[in-house]
Amino acid sequence: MRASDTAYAALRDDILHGEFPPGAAFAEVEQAQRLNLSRTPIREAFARLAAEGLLVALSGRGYVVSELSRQTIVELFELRQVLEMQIASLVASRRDPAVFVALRDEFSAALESLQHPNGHDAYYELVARLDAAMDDAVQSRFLLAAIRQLRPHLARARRLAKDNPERLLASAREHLMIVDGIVDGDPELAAHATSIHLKRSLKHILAAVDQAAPTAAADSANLAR
Amino acid sequence: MRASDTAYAALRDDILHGEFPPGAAFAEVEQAQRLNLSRTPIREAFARLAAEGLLVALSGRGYVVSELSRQTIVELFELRQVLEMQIASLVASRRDPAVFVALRDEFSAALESLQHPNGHDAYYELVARLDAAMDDAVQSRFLLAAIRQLRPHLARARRLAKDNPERLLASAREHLMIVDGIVDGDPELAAHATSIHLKRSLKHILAAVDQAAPTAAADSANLAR
DNA sequence: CTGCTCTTTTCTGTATACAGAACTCGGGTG
DNA sequence: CACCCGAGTTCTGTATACAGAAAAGAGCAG
Repeated sequence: MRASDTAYAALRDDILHGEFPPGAAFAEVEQAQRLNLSRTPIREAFARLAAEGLLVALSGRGYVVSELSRQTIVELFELRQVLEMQIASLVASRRDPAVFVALRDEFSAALESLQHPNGHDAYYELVARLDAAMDDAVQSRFLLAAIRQLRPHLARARRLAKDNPERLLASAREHLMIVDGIVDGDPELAAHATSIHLKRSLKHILAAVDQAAPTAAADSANLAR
Repeated sequence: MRASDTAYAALRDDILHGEFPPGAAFAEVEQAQRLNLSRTPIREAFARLAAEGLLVALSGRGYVVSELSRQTIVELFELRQVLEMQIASLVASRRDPAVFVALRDEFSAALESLQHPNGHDAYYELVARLDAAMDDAVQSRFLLAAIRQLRPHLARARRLAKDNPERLLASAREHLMIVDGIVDGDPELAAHATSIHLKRSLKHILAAVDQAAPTAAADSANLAR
């Protein structure tokens, strides 16, 4: 593995795990010393993270971790919505049925196992495998690249909303609808089920964000009227 | 301007203008000498171009200009379709009417001026201004970033199909429908008009590609049955 | 004549030195 | 007391040196 990859992975994980909160500043020499590398691979890692949008460049004065405001999350989902609908739609027409029949069974089983609170990690892992199976089946490189670029930001957004059992159960039911559409080879069903899932997911995240920041909650309530 | 920006812009333009055809190899030292720079900014430019997908890295052995096959163009539009529909939809609900009323008038006028073959460049410039106005109005950073990343590839695809007057006239009418939807504040109309425009645009490009490569043309004809 | 292996060459990946730009902080001035 | 100017410091941006890996080519063996 190249040193620049190491640096990229380390910095990315640190940002995603919240070690460096939004607004935290990064300097090249500082990180080079921390990770025991020279500035060259650090520079490359910074450039990649900035291209992804996790860092923003302070023209000539280093980088800071990008903000993840309520508005940013809304914009994130304005893109995610159409990407995942298109992916679901294409996967429904291009999938290998066997793969998704198996996944459907697993999601069915998850409806039960989510009763136990320690089944949560297994559920996250199941969702990750569904994503991977869809990535495999979609056969559309640009679409794949676009959703891949979004995922780190989604991971950060997810961290803001601590999932509760009810939400996870609802999420499992929504995923089941998506997989059903894929198994049936029904692009519209898959896309619409995805739309529903993401609208609810966004609502859940925004509710958590608004609870943390009362002012924004009031704004949101006004907008909803 | 930084040297790495210079290198990036120069290499990008050379690729987009077809100076380096798909498959052409790039070495760091070679380009550093050609552009009179050291390897460091060249490296940075290569990394950016590879992230965009214009170059592909040959793990440890330089870069080559990426291919732009028929299949790649189809995949390009599988993403472009949903991005531009979403953008049109959001713009229709967020636009400043005055800006787009003015653009509508210009597209109306273009229907006339496109009769003269030397009005072509002016038309391309008008389309570019519509894009810019929509970029301005969409107010959705991730969506904007996604379409921006696609544009170099679209420029390459467009080069494959030499536009004829009939296609440009049809394109102007299609754009007029999109702008109408935006002016009317009708997201659905704007999105559907965009969908129509892009489907026809893809068809036009693929026809040109297939004419250049007869085998692919036969394949396409078979698929169409 | 073909295929394998070893040598040579050339390239990337990394470290580091150097220069110039931007910020900071202190002193002076209005 | 506030503001401005300038020296100093610290950072990025660029050039370059060096090491290691991969490919190309020559030579030898089958």
